[in-house]
Amino acid sequence: MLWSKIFLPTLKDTPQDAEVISHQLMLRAGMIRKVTSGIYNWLPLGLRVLKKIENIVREEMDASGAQEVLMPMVQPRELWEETQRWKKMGPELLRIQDRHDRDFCLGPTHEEVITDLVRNNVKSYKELPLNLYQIQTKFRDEVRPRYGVMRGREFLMKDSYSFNINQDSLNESYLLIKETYKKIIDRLGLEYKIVKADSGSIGGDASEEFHVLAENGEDTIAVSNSSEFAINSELLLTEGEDINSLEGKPSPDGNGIIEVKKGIEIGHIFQLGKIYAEAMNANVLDNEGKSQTLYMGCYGIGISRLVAAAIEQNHDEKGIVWPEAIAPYEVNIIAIGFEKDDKIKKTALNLYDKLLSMGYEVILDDRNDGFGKKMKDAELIGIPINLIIGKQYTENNEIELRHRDGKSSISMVEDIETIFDHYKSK
RNA sequence: CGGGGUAUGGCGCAGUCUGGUAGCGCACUCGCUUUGGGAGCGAGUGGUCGUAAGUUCGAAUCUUACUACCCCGACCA
Repeated sequence: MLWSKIFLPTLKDTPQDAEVISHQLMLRAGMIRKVTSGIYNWLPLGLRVLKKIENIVREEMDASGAQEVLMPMVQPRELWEETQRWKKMGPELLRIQDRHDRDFCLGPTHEEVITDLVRNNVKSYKELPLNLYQIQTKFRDEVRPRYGVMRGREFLMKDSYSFNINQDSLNESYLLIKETYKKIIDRLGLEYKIVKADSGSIGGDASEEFHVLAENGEDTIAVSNSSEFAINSELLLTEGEDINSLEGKPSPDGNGIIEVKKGIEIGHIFQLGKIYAEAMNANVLDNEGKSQTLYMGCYGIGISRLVAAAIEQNHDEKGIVWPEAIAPYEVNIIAIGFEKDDKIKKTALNLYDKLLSMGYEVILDDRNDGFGKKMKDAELIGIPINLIIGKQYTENNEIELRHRDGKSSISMVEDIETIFDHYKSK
């Protein structure tokens, strides 16, 4: 992609209505623009990141044996009456009417729809366990949307639902998803903790949250500094303890010391048990021909929230520092004097084509601007590798290879291909 | 929903107290010169000052109502 062609409106000044760093940087880096409170446009650069995360999630979900479906955003009132949630849910459930005055809602989650689908189409224990997922836009009319896409009203989420014949099978599905989530967040390159959680209004039995650690996190969690132990403050509150009083104490699991940290909840897994299946009469026949109520689990990952969380965890004073796996582009070629210097133009285009053909995602800064502006923008949008073709090239055939995280080296132009061959192979 | 704040060109702001018909920086357009840390000169484009009503000869400025947005709290991927 040529920088002169891409729709990438970067901002020098921080918009006044953005408070947290990820929101500021997403606006400044031209990733998103607000449409109205809690609802955003995704611009090309932001969308690339969103899609990368989405694809990693999809790949790992598929690898776990889950199958992708797509359910409607608009859902009929009748299904929500079956579980009593039409009444129980507050105004965060956005209700609308069609031309016949029939009631609908915009789906904040899909237990009702998926349970309806499964009860109508799955009749035997032989078809279980079944794990279905979708990646879809959700709408929750949040009391107070804030922090950009971190807590939007409209957001992209991967939600999945497992259907099991009994509790043991549910346990297995739950653990499988938990392992899948670990793989996903590891691949994204983010630091996280798994936290025992209150299962909240959705109800059910076991429940754990996945938190990306970040200073601006909305949740306070207590974690061990040398084991997997972690607990959410909400859970402690029900036991009447102040989470900050745990700081420095030995971890209850006997490993390490408790540290109190801030986290962003980007995933949540629940064992729902039989509550939804019972309410909606979702049964299958077991191996003795007897009707059994299904056991269910539900598992969410906030995809759009992950974009913001990744930035909260990976930025510096200059801008975003993308983890390689989710960077919108892998390489940024900065050509100084692109229009004026034929040697630079030729080499930049040549390198651009070469890297593209090697399979790299490349953006070429061919704009008619000076070094300062191009570097500032490059640092802002946080592409992992910047190749600088400028004076040093004109004079000595040298190209600077500058990593966004600080490292920098000088190479001769003819060595670039070898260097990138090496990257690709590792 | 309770408390606080903001609203003037795409972004950041001044002007409001003390009414006189809108200004600065950045961005954008054209030309020339520039190109290793957000370039220079010259010439331009763009705003009925959130909306409505009122006071006044005259309102961005005063009055009233409304709306939107942001922040803090109670809910959540």
